[in-house]
Amino acid sequence: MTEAPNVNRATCPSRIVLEHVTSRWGLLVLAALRERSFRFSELRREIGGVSEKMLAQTLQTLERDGFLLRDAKPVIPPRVDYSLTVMGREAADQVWALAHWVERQLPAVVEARESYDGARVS
Amino acid sequence: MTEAPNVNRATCPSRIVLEHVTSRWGLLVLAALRERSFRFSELRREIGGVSEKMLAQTLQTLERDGFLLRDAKPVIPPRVDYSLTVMGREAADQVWALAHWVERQLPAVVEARESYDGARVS
DNA sequence: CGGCATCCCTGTGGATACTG
DNA sequence: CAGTATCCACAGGGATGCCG
Repeated sequence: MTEAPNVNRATCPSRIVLEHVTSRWGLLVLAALRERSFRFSELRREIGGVSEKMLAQTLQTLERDGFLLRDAKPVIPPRVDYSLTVMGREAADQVWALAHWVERQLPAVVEARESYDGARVS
Repeated sequence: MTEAPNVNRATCPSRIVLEHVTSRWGLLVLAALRERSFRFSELRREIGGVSEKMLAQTLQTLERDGFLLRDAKPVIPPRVDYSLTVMGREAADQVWALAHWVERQLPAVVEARESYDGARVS
């Protein structure tokens, strides 16, 4: 058994980072960028349902944490490409594996829910 | 490359489950229960900083999804033990691996942040 | 096009009190 | 002890409008 990370503290720094990569949009950004680099509005269309504000905010957070690179080309009209860093790639693979695993368990989860809800009605 | 789970839809069911296991307290509950089963208030003390309401809510959600078992013993005073199901154990290991990886990357993240913040000041 | 600022609303989640 | 119920504060996050 490896030594326990102390994520038990609400203020623990790794907790914050963990929330960045598993957050609603953070996860989707990382997942999308696994395939290739994206422009801002490409990313927005690819993910779907994300507001400009949240996408910008998410991208900034992940860039600041060192998970992705922002390449702003000084042209008119502006063109900004986002891609994963090496660390970002690892993070993306991790959360992707988790997402994938969850999706595989979905039938079991649905069944568990029906069982749970059924028991409460009877 | 395995086929992509479609987590891109905000309404996607697996998104919901993913949020349950990676949520603030969900993660900590799963992490704690990897070691052994816990009673309600044991868990509350172990995790630290979690309100009764949120712990109860988190436990219910994870139980309903089939990640953990609730064993309520009909005694006075009440005694309720929580433990992982087989699926819960797998989920816990996954999120734990992720948390652990994040913690290892923490120095790199801090460095990236300093670099990012420094560039904005200069 | 790719943001940033502002406004505003909803829902998460904490504190407290009560019950079986 | 192990919850439920209620209230409420605050922040996450959406919509809109403006700027480089």
